[in-house]
Amino acid sequence: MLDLETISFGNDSEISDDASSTKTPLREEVMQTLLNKIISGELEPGAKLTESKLAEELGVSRTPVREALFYLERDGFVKNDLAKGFSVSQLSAREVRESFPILESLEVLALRSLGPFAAANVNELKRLNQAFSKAAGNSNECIAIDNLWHETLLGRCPNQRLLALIKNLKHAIMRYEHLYMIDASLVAMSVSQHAAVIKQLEAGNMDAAVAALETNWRFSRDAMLVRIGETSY
Amino acid sequence: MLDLETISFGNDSEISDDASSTKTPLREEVMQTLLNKIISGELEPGAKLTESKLAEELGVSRTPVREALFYLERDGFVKNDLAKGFSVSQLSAREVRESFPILESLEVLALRSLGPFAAANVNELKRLNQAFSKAAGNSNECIAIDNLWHETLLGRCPNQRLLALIKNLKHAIMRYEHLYMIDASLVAMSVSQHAAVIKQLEAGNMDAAVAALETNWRFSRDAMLVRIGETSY
DNA sequence: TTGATAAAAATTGTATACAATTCTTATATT
DNA sequence: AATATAAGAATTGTATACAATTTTTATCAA
Repeated sequence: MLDLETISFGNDSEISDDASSTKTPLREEVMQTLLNKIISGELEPGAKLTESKLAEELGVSRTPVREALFYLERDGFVKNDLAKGFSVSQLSAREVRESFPILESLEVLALRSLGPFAAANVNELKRLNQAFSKAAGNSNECIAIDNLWHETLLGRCPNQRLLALIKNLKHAIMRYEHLYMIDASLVAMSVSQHAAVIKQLEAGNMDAAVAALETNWRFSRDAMLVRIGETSY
Repeated sequence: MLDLETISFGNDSEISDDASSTKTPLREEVMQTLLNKIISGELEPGAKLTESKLAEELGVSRTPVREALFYLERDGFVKNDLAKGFSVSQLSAREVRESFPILESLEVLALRSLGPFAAANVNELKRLNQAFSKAAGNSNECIAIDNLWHETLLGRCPNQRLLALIKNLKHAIMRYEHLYMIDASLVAMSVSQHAAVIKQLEAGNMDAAVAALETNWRFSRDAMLVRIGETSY
């Protein structure tokens, strides 16, 4: 049972205040709604985000919209030019070139913190990797499963702050993953790279597992850069 | 009116901002003011931050105060319990134990990105390290110089996003540095560890320079943990 | 047409008002 | 005295109002 977590591509715009969401502030719901629209591409890079328009569209006032936008700014989804307002930040080769090595370093740190005899749930990783392979063709599902695979790999890392940071940075690059996961042959590459990590973990060879994980990150980065180049930015 | 006691522990350098940016929004000034008060300890860990009180104190309305607090929340200086408001987050051994390895990893990544024949400004690093040594006893000055040393070491790293991330995370641990820099013998240790990094950079030995930098981070982390233990949290 | 410029409209920055929730305190009950 | 609880105060969450700034549009001169 795959839980797609924060990734829901439902496109009903109105914020509904059903009983279950009574405890979350509006700013949280607005933030999540906007995040989904940005990640899914409904709000395209460069799009102007006018506070009053969004407020009316979502049926709330400007206040929670502003607070949500400030929050999204922190993770790089939107930018805020003084007195000119918010807009969806552009996809850029530079962001990929800069973000991927950071995430690679942090995931390596998290992986090593699991200790040499990896406590990672190898069976779950294998199961997810199979599902990943089968999902080729459906980029949304691929993205979700790939994220889940990495979360499962590192989930037992005791450094909560590190995991939170990784999650945040991942958010920021999620928009780019479509460019990668749309290509079934690239998905296949990722699947085999994941398998290599699993194999080394099973063998208790942490250094080799780290190297395999690094390979995975570097390959996806390069492939993504090609894609971005193709789509001309 | 706003009293802008700009202690200036490193100022935020925003992209694409012409020099004459005298028009800063109130939220920025409020943010900086609160940040200084938190870092300097005037606002103690655990202190309740009542929006209306702060607003009156600073001579502005609640709006820019709230926006500043949301900003500070993102860097871990304050926390926001739903409907209970903001408070200065507690110093914790856990934060040190979790943050330091992250910063170590990221600085190592940045250092390596300089290339094997380090383009770092060795003379400037030496000069700063001497000043660092002389500043022993003045913890504020030590913190400023230490930060400057690390910034100088990594300043030529081409990964702007990495440098920005490091800067943010450093902000969050700056409050802890007082516990370290107050002890002149610990400052002396840092000075010699810095010297080791410089020496290896001069020799063009990147691996050894990285190892020396890691030593610096691990030593300060351990020393800081002892201090936190002593002051009982 | 092009460019400059000023009025008008739209949008953001900030302040304030009101509603919902939490905290405090006083009172009552055992 | 201790506990429970309800009224009231204080505080946060959200909405709206107004001021400052930017963007658009209209007009005119070259």
